[in-house]
Amino acid sequence: MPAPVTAPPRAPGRPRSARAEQAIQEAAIDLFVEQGFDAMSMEGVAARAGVGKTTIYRRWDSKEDLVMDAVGVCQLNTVVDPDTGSLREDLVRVLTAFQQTVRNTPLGHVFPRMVAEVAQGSDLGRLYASRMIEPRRRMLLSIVQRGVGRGELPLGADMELSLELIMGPVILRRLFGNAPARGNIARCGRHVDVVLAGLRDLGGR
Amino acid sequence: MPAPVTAPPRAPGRPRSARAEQAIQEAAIDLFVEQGFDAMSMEGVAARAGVGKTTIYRRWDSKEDLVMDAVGVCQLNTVVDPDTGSLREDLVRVLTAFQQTVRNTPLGHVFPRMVAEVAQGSDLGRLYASRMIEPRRRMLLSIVQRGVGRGELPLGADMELSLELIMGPVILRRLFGNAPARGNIARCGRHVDVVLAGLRDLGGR
DNA sequence: CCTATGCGATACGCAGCCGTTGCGTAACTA
DNA sequence: TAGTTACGCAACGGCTGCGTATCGCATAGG
Repeated sequence: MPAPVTAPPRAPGRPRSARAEQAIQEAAIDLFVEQGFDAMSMEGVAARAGVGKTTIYRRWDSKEDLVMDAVGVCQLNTVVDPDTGSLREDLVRVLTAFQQTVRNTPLGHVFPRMVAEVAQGSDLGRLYASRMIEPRRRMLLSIVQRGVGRGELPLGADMELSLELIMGPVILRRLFGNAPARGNIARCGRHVDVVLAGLRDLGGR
Repeated sequence: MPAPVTAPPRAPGRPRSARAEQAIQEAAIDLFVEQGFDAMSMEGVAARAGVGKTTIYRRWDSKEDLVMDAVGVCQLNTVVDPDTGSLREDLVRVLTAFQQTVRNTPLGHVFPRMVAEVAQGSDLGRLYASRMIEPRRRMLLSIVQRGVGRGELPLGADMELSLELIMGPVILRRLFGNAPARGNIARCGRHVDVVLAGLRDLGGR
């Protein structure tokens, strides 16, 4: 009889602490968000995680490795296409969700940092663009295309411009807005209405 | 008889080289754009400017002083309100000018870096926001308000949202766009048309 | 008990940068 | 010519951070 499939092929010696691993990743994200890649330090990560530096370097080869991996783990946060059957409803939901995420979660706190990384074209920026921005962009695109298919937007509508009109204002508000999200969610509805009205009037040329 | 007003009250000794001063500021901007504030070094500035470090520290007290001043000097670049009498024409001109500036001038190269600084709330970011963003924001606001005054937009139009719809897409394109400004200028016209149509339809609520 | 591995803590070598100082030279005035 | 100031260069002290090494203890299986 074969050993059970779930049998853990135990290595000898003391096993690595899963708890330490998680604490390190959380500390890394925290410090990256607060200080950025350059300003944060491995000593700081170790201190905040309550861990020796050795324990970090046993798992990751370098600071870059650690941060890339920790940022990657954040992306469990999946994209959900609401697909309500209404273009307006889909867009409002996506925008309010984005607004919420980008304001009140660690994922959102990293956002301005990452914008700079992306614009600069660093490795970290490319990773973030491919795993965070691109999937959301594709989702938004398919939402709008479904709307075109249902006749909610004219056939010739400029997709590029449409996406920019949808996301631009929200991102702008996150980057430069000093107001603390006061009434922003209510504004999403008006925002979507204005964009859709404009695209319906002139989208087909 | 008074001395001529233009008389240079010459100090004794060798005068400071205006050329070195300019070279230093240009090098500082270049390196700030390429590497950011933390990553750039005074040694690097001196090397690129073909100057000794001493010559820099004789004029500025610190790295921060130098960069703040150099960025400040960039702002000779004044904001010009086209004021053509047409809201659409004003907006298109402002957008194309912004597009041009932000793509092809040193002022624009700093932009992504500065976005991060602003979002982070650093001193440099506050300086940039107050001298670069705010004046342009005010100009744009007065353009739109003139349009409302002429009846080109309804009275109840949401100013905040209007400005975001105008600038958001262009800024988004600068930050995340990979396309090299191909046909972007032509797109400004459509962009403005769509926004104005939407605001006319639904701007008053 | 014995061996193997992980753990936190501490110290270290190495490198980079900031801002300063000293030196010999260049520019300019009186 | 004498005096004053700026210049480029090189070296330095102080600091900080990365990544490594070592130590004594903890946790596991045999």
